[in-house]
This record gives sequence, C-alpha cells and structure tokens, in this order.
Amino acid sequence: MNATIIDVANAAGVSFKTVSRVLNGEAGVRDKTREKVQLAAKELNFTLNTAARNLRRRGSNLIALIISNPSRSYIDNIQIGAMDWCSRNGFHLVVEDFRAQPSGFDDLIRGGEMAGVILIPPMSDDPEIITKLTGQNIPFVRIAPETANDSAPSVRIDDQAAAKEMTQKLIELGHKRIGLITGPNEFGVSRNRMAGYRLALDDAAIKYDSALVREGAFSYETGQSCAARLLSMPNPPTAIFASNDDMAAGAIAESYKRGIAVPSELTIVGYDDVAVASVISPPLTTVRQPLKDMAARAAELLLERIRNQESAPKHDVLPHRLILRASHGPRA
Amino acid sequence: MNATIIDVANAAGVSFKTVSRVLNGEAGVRDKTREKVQLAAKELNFTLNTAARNLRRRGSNLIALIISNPSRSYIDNIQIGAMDWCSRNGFHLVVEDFRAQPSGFDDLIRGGEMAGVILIPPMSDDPEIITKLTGQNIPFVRIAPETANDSAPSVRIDDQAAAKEMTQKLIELGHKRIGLITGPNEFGVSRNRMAGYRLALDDAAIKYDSALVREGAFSYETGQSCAARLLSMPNPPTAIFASNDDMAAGAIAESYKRGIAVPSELTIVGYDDVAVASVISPPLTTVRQPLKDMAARAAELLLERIRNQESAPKHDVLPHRLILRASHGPRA
DNA sequence: TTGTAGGCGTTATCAT
DNA sequence: ATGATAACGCCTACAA
Repeated sequence: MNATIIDVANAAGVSFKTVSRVLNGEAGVRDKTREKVQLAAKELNFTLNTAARNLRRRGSNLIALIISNPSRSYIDNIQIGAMDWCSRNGFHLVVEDFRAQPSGFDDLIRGGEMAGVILIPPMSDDPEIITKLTGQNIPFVRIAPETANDSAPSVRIDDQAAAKEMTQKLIELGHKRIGLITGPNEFGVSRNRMAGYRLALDDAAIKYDSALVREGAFSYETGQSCAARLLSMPNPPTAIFASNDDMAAGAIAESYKRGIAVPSELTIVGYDDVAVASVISPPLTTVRQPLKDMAARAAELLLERIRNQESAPKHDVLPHRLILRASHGPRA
Repeated sequence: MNATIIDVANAAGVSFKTVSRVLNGEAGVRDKTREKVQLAAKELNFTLNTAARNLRRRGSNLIALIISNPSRSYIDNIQIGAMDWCSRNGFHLVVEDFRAQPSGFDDLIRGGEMAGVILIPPMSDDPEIITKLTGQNIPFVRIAPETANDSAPSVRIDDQAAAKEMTQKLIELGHKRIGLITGPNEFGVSRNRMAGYRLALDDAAIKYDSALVREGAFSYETGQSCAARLLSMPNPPTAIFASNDDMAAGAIAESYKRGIAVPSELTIVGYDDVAVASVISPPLTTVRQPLKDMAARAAELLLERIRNQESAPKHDVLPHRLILRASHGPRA
C-alpha cells in the first residue's frame, strides 16, 4: 500500500494539512517543519495521489491530441510541438486516434479526465466532434480550421495566401498548365489551398481547368496515382503543386517511373516542409508551415481557456514561407 | 457544474447505488429500473467522474509510452500499434518524451496516474528508469531490451539472428568487405545486431575489421556521414548494412552524391522496414520488424501485469523476416 | 505557523 | 432487487 499524506504527517509529527502545504510549496511553513516533512515523505517513498488531487481540485494535467490525419509526418511535428509544450508546463499528452474506435474518443473526453483537447485537420472542422466537446464543457483548440470562429481558439497559417504565393511563383517561372493535387475535400485546408491556387490563376488571367485538379488523400500513394492521372493527359501539366510533401514525393516517384526528369522536364512542389522534403531527390520546393510552433501555440491558447473558460478565444495566424529548393524550374 | 450520480439518482427516484450498478453494467437491477436510470443519466448529460472512480478503484485507464528514440518512423509504428491496442481495450495512450524535461517522466509515473508503462530502446535498458518504475511499484513492459529478465515482461525480435541472416545474405552475394553502420552503443539492439554481424563473419571465416564499423545515431544524417567515412576509405566496402532504414536512406543519398550507383556498384541494406524503405529509390532490402504487433503484444503483456502484479513476466520473441527489394546485388 | 471539520464523486461492504 | 454507510486521498474553508 502506498503511503498517504496522513502517514507522512504521523511520521513527521505534524498534521496532514502541514504536509499538504509543504508538498504544494505553499508559504507559511517553518523551514524546520518543512524539512521534517520532506524527509518523512522521502523515507516513505511518498507521492501525491493524482486521482485524489484531481477529484478535489476538479482538474487534470492531461491534454489530448486527437489525430486521424493520414500524413504521419504532419502529425509527428504537431505531436512533438505539443509534447514539448506539455513537458515545459506540467502537462502530459494523450494521443488518441479518432478513427480507431468510435467509443474511444467519447470515453476520453468524458468524466473530466482531460483538461483540454487539441484538434488537427480534419477534426478541427468536424461539427460532431465540436458538439461533443462543447456538450462535455471541455476546452479545446483548433489547429488549421477552415475558418476561425467563437467555438474555440485556433492557430493556423494563411493557407490561401500561401497556396496563392506558390502558384504565383510557378506562374512566374512560365508555367501555365499547373496541376494541383489537393487533399481530401473534407479538410478545410484543402479548400483554402485550392482557393489560393485559383486566385493566382485568376490574377494571371489563366483559365481554371478542373481536369488539372486531382484529389488525393495526403499520402505518398495518392500522390503517385494523382500524378499518374495528370501525366497521362494528352496535354499534361508542366508543373504539379501537391498539397503536402508526401504527395509531392509520390508525384516525383511517378515522374521518374515515366522517365520524366524533375525539375528539367517537370516541376513538382509540395507543402508543409516536413522531413521528407529535404531528404528526397531532388529536394522539394515547398511551403514551410511552422507545425511545431503551431502546436505549442495551440497548447498555450488552450491553457488560457482552461484557466478561464470565459476568456474570448484568440485566433493566431503564424507566418509561412516559400522554401525554394531544387524541385522547381522554368517551364520546359 | 456537472451532474453526479446523486443527481441522477434523484431524477430517477432511486438510490445512487442503483445508479452506480446501472452505469457499471452490474447484474441485479430490474430492466424497468435500469431504463429509468439510463434515461435520467442521458437527460442530465451525465458522465462518471474519472478521478473519483480512479481514486476509489485504485486504477487508471492510462498507459504511458516513453519515447526519446531519434527515429520517428520507428516510434510511429510502435505508437500506432500501442494506440490501436489501447482503443480496443478501453485504455488511452500518454506519450512522453523522456529527454524533454527530466521532471516530466518523474511526474508522470507518480501518484498512480498511469496503469502501466511501455518502454522502447534505449529506455528499455536504462537502469535508472527501471529503478524508478520499480520504486513506484508501477507495472511496465520492455520492447526490444538487450536481454530479457525478471524485472518486467518483454517483446522483441531476435536481433542477433536477424542481423546474422542479413549479413549471411550479403556474404552469399559475394561481399567480403561489409560496412556496418550501427546504432548508438547505449541501445541494446545495436549491440545485439553487431553480435549477429560478427557471428556471420566468423562463420564465413571473414576477418572482422573495426574500420568497417561506424556508429550512427539512427538518423538519416548520421547514415549519410557514416557512409561518407566508409566510402572514403582507400579500400571501401562493397556492401553497407545500416542498423535502421533511416540510416540506410542516408547512405544511399551519400552514394548518389558520390556518383556510386546502388545496387550495381554498392549494396546497401537496412533494418526495420518502415515506410521510407519502400518509398526511396532503390527500394530497400531490409529486415522486417513487426513493430505494430510488437507494441500491441507489449500492451497485452503489460495488461497481464496490471491485472496481476505477481504473475511471472512473459518474454515474447516475434518473427522477423528478410525483405529482399532492390538495394542489394552481387559484389561488383 | 499550524490544525480540524468537511466534502469532492465514486465504489465496497453489508444490510434489507 | 435495492439501499445505507463508510472509505478512497486529497484540498478548501475556517479555526486556533
């Protein structure tokens, strides 16, 4: 049986309240007493019971990150950013796959076990999830939602602007037929990036051609298959803009398979700037998203809401940046 | 304020004990009563308070996965396997980076918040961690420890045999100078794989040459730098065996940079069979480790220990397999 | 500076 | 089949 504060109190010859004070670093305890208590606690190998503390405090030191996104490298960065923040702020991170078991998520957000929840796409835009969270009265934050709203704070980059800039860059290079491999339409970011692509086209008076747009699933394989469709066209694009780096990597592989050289014969650019971008050949020109920072900032905004549920939700837009590496070139 | 079972009891006109019975699916409640209670619970949007339950039951539905391993793809697979198991078994997974904050881990395993802990290399072999876990009397399981022992159950593949087989394969192909890029020496698996490599060499009467062995850090970059050292030798190896796929990928990149074709001029093989292995060019010949299964099995063995701390720890060895893809060839 | 009474919401024990 | 009472370990509020 583990020791309780009462055991420590008896061992130290003080009341349990004094022990509690010492353990929580409260003021108003004589140094001598404090030492006695600390010694007794150590000798009994005592640790505060978290369940009892949480029950009494109506609190928790757990933050949940809900995933399901098919792109592991995206999740990895988000998770690392969130974990780092948690360990610097006395929290711990629970990672839950939303798709795994429908009941898993419900169970997780039940009973006040989680202090708060971090949502990434596509969950950030899922009305059912948001309704459940709101129903349980549990604070949450949305990463890269389609649009910011009052339901919760949010952190994102300006996907529309970023996609527009990249498309403009491609247009500057002389490309007029620019293939777009989007993410699934259920992702708000997909729609935003698509909008940016169209804006750039409009600005350059290039007619939008839906045949040049393919919907992938943010995976290497769908990058391959979408590129295959695009490159099989009678009049194929001279550049392909993939909505994430994994799909761009797949597109590059497909090009090689067809004997099409990148970037001399075909330009391929990505989005995210995750590890694969600098590791494949040629290194990817891409849009850098500060995913770790976004996650850390999201946790920060979440904490504000945990501390004060009435505080107005903040909405942060972090800076993006075009990373020009070697996978792009002028129109062949 | 959230509703409690007492509120539900009042609403349903029964005692709170009856509510508790219904919520826990216990027998001995009339159907009619059960329905009344369930209705009342739903109307009050009631959920059981986890902290109170955990306090009373002296339990928890949380399992911790302790990471720090530099290879994300390895962790990804382990994490996915563990998460899936958790969601199928009513648990949730807390992921904690051991390096982030020294206090983070200590805090996590304190106070009975975690039902159990899963350790991966190099934590599986870390005596300080094991001592702490034992001191807190918290069940844990070790994935890929250097050697199985009574401290905890474990799951692994036979790394020594696997490395030996791969090395033998290389020898069969005519290679006599086989470079080895190991993982850090603090990883038990590194030592085991190294042992398998030497065994194969001995069997084939090939003299061990320490100049052919480089210690990497399981990262793409160290794969590159170790390969660079190896390929700069006056008498470079004709084959390189990297202790994980990330390093093998780095080695391939380095070879290309030097104008050395793989596999026609140089054979490079990896270990793990994670995503990168089938995505790079050429696809990697590697050792397949069933990482997801290992994690799921580890969770299973952990659960046995959680249920019965006195049960003898089991030690599972899961099957590995050589995956022959395109990165290997006969000696040039 | 230290201590006492009470309750957080649930489950266990024992009764009815 | 249902209920009353106690207890889990801690913290809050209020004394002393």
